[in-house]
Amino acid sequence: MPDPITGPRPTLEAVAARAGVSRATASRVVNGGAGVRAPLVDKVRRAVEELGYVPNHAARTLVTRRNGAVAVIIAEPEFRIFSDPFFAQQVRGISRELTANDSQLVLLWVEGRGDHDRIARYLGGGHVDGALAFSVHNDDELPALIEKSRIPTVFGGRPVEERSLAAPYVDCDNRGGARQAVQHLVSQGRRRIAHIAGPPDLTAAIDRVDGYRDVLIDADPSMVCQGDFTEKGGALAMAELLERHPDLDAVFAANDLTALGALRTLRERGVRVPEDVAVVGFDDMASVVEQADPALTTVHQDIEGMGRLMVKLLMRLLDETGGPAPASVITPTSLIHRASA
Amino acid sequence: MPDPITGPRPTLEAVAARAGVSRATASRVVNGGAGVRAPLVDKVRRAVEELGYVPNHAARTLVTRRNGAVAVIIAEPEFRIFSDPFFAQQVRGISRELTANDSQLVLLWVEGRGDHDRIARYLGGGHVDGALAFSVHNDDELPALIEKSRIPTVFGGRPVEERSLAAPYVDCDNRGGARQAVQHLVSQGRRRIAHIAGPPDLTAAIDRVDGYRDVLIDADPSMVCQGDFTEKGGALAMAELLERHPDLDAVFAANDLTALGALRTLRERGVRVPEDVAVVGFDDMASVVEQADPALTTVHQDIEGMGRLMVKLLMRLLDETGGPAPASVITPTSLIHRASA
DNA sequence: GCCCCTGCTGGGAGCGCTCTCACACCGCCG
DNA sequence: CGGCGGTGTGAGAGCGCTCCCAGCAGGGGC
Repeated sequence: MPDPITGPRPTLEAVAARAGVSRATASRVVNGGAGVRAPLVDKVRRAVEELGYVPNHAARTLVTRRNGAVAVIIAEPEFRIFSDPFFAQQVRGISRELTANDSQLVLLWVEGRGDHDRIARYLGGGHVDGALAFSVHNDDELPALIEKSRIPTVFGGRPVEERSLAAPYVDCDNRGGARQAVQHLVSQGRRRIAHIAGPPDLTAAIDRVDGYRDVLIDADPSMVCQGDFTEKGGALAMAELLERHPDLDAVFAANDLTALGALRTLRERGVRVPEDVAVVGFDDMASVVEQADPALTTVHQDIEGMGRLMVKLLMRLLDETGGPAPASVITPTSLIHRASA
Repeated sequence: MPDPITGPRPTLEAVAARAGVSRATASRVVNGGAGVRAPLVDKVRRAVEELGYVPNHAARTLVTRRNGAVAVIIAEPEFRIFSDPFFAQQVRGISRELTANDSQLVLLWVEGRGDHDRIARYLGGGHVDGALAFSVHNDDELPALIEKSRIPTVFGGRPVEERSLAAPYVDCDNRGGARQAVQHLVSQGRRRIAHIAGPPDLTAAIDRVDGYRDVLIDADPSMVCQGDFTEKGGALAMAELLERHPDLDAVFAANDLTALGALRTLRERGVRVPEDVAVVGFDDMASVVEQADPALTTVHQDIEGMGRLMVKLLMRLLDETGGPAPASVITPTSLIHRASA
């Protein structure tokens, strides 16, 4: 009774032989068992169990042309990746949803322009069924590169120019969220509301400034100060704003880290929050918010959910069974009321 | 003149036909061209260029049994991933080194115990040539699971129990680094040196406590306070220590974030750094250190280099051409002198 | 001038799987 | 009782590649 538990991995052939059926039938069972009679299904299942059979992925890919793998493309210039939990959280959502779809996550870390060739080759090489890319920088050629490779792609974050035929994207309602934040401040009677913006080459930052302006149509331009989505940047911008407008009574920070920096500066200057100046952030990033003192009022977005959504869109894109191409999705935001405003 | 630039991807067969050679020769050229005469090499290269040929990875894997892919296993319980740039930086090193070795990075995010089955199946399924795992938690069954799957693996961070036959690991000299830090404080004349430790189930944290004790053999146990590698934990622990020992004159924090929290508490209490209390951190994490005020003296470790090293060890492990199995590596640390101590 | 050896090249098998077809079998209706 | 449709099953052809091995030059030694 040969029972090769160890040694070379068993093939479908071996399973079929042990179950006393043909390779075709064994294959059918392994792939769901539709159209095979129960007793045979059982026999094959048992053989699979006993031999510890695991399908050879390469062989399957060779004939089906499906990889069961999706590339996640992260562009290096984003130094944020290191300091911003945003990506980690989104990747986590992506990972979860991919697992639910029996797909693997291949991480493609782009090391700047010089690396584009490699990426293009990889994407063109049919290693993955699709790609998820984060394209938020204005000057990035990456989207064009990806589009040219003709691989189904979903973007995270609104690309700068929305081409009509471009791949769909998932983003939160940055502009609407910003409006919520500022309106909240207004409703609290704040009248001199400043804004610490994010990097001007990120659409998220641009949209948030736009939302701010939507509410405060004729705000003094000097009430907006440039930050860079970091705590330090927020602290510096806050100092600058206090210099320009010692009488300001509220600040809308472009993200939570920036808000954290602003809070620090305010604390150092002995400005009370929220009594003297109210502060609102954006992102509702748990690991950041919990450090804030006082507790930070901020705009919440479902980051992990956005990651999952990206995968869902991609899966629909990959689904051959017709249906309209999925459209981009803007996810809603909500204001989380805490102590700072 | 048929020139299918678009349409189905060209095969080796097509390249061979266009170059007027056999498939075997074309294959040889594609794989380096050893043993093929120059004129033929040129012809094939040109055909590859013209047709835009890219080898089919699945077909290649099917016969060579090499995937050109490595799994990076990250265990979910580590909440740190979200707040600690450590992993991102290490993964970056891994990514770079893998690229240099023409391998892909498949991210395996383990979602707790219930997920172990999936991981085992994946690792056993021959999708990847090897694995890189981060095993730093005491209670993690993951190492056992991975070991059982018999896939070549290198660990990041010293596992709790060093089995003689276990996979190699890469870690920095946590204990030695801690010694350096404490010795530095001693050499500056500090006499009442406290320690804010990390989570007790992380070997890195344990080793750092041990290093502290190596230097201060008969330190009062109450001079060591539990932290959790976060800024908040550091701030709380610092407050606790000041309560217990108002006369302490130095603190060695188990990592930079902890040190940041300690600095915050000290500043709030009006304690001058380094005049009254000297502070030393661990990690030299750029994004953390730059926020520190005063600039943080800390123990430097080459995180990205460690990631690269993990890949190098794995590659040697995968290298069939004999040679001794690579041993674990402990990378050196160095004290970076700044203002806080 | 012959033979052997070295160095390239091509033919062909086969990696493990899926999927199309042809065929066998059963039950049912006429 | 014969024919017909439906359902299951198996044989076999590839998917695109690598690699073994046979074969065929060409050059040098005797």
